[in-house]
Amino acid sequence: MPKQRAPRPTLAQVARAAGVSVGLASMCLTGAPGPAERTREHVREVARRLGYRPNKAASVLARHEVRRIGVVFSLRQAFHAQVIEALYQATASRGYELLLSAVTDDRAPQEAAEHLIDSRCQAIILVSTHPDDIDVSAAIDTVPIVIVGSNRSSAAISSVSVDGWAGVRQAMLYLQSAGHTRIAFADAPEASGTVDRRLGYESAMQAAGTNAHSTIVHGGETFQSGIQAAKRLQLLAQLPTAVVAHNDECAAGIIFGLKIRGLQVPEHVSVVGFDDSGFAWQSGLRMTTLHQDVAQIAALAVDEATRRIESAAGGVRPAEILVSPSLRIRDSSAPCSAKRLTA
Amino acid sequence: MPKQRAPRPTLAQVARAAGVSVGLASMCLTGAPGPAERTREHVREVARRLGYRPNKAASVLARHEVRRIGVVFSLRQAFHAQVIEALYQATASRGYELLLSAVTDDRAPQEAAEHLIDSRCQAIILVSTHPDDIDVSAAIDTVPIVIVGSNRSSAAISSVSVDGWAGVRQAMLYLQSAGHTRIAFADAPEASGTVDRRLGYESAMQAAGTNAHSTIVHGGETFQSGIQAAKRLQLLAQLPTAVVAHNDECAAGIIFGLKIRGLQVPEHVSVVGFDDSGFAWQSGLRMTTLHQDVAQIAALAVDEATRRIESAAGGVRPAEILVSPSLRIRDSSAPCSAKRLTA
DNA sequence: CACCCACGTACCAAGTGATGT
DNA sequence: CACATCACTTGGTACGTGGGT
Repeated sequence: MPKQRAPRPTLAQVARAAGVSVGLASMCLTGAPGPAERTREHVREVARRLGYRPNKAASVLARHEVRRIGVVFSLRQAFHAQVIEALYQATASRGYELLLSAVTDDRAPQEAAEHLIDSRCQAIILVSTHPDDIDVSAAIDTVPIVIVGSNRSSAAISSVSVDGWAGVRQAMLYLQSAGHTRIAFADAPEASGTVDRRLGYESAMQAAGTNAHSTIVHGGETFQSGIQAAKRLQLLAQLPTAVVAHNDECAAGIIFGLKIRGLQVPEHVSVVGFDDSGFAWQSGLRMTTLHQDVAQIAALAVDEATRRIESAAGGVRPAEILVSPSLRIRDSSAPCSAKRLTA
Repeated sequence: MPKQRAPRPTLAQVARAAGVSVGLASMCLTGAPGPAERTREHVREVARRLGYRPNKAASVLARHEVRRIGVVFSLRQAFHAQVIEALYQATASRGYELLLSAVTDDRAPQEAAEHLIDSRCQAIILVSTHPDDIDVSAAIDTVPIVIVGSNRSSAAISSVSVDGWAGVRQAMLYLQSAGHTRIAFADAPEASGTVDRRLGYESAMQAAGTNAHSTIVHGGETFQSGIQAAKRLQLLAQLPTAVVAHNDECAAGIIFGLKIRGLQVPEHVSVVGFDDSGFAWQSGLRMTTLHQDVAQIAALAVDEATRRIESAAGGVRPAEILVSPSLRIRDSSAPCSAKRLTA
């Protein structure tokens, strides 16, 4: 037998039940200074008894400072999910509230951002790997925007992104000092971050001297595309002794693709991923990869957002923040041994 | 040089600029009947020119009917993401707005649900695979609750879930008519939905007669655990000729686990997944699996939510809705051939 | 006469229906 | 009758004022 759904009690009702004025009740519940401790406790007790919950819409409307940040993200990417989790943490610890708005096939970034603006978010964080997600032009002169995962900041947009160049250089340095010379790179031209990573690869190959030649294959950013990349690697004139991949999904695909074709990792080929997303451990392989500190990235993004919010006049220029990933050496890489195949 | 951030124009400002009253301006913009077409167009034009966007907080507060549904979900599960995408679609087409609230390590379902209630959502959809997520007792007598993905409805909670029993029966019927007799099931005791699926398996095995014996191994719900399940399958006295897995992640793990151990799918073993989530195609293998129509599930969940919202008095009893999955036969299964291994 | 505490009330930005003209 | 206006509503917040020791 379904109960009659009780209409939510309002602050006025709580106040009446407690025998105080609405204004005083508000102060008691929000923790504002003023009320006597006895009164405060009494009002709180009454509110609890009545099951009172403040109406957010009314509160946002009345309050001057809303302390609310919105985030636009895609539901398809595991890395985004990690960032969102970290953003919840980062905003909460700074006394901000986080509002989510997802991008889907029939819900453009534009629309997602508008929802957040209409909800009076004071800043928008855009979690993105694809550069064209930045088509939120309408929002630009309304609230500060911080992009996470892409370094295309502009005169109006801040960015927090990983230093792909330095990351890949780090991986290359490690592989080279482990004796590898035939190192390939699996890129993902469809993702914006890949350019810096490839440049890091190429610069490291150049630094290694003339007998090292760059080999770039299409890797893509999914497990599936990684599997296909493994095929391409095997079809090369010479099988590389090591591969650096655009991200973990791709690296995992390469590893499984090679295994299926009878090649062992790391015995025959070393594979290094990028992100240290779930895939680096979820897939059962302890993968060598470049670790991104998601908590740190989220914290920097929120800090940048609040910085620009608090300089209300708009006198602060957007920042471009780079975070260096750190190499986590695990089981998908090893020194270059004599056991190498030559075709 | 960052521009001065312009304060958002209010309806009052639009009205003044258009030379009409606030009330009339409101009617023009919301599409309420009354205003002359000429006036309406004029006000709309002025609003556009000023970049007016309605304040959601004020709108929600003033409006009697909010038409807003909230969803609590976990960021860790790919299937949840698919459901959310479908929910956006389903709510939008019914003139409702969807609010997201994620569960994380330090954000309990309870807290996530409270955020939605405080935002005056009229119903809450809980996307969940784990039964203990249903600890939102405080919310129960405030708004209708619909659980997606678990069949534990109650006197106060509706549910929409897939019919695991019927689904697995369907897969079994297909495998058995393809000549398979040694069929194993990989379960996931940690997930709530697994029980029905296993019962479907056992009933199908019983129906097949005495010479068929049930073989249940721990499969888990992740790719990693699936890989380990492959090992367990190989250690059995007799390798099964077919395996039905709790979900796609697990099935994919089993397939790759078998491949790594030199066994081919479907030549040596047929594998059937469950969900038809991204993994069924993303991993590069066209997997035979039980397809869940996410759009349909989302639509049913929203319909149930609106049904209970609209019976404002609470006189409607919660429903328990079952959706049958449909078998998608693809490349990970085949008729039982003579080529089988016997140990 | 301070001082503390509580009160009343004017907002916030929109929506709604009765009341004009 | 068609169209526009006004006064009031929504739930809370913030601040100026006043009543009591």
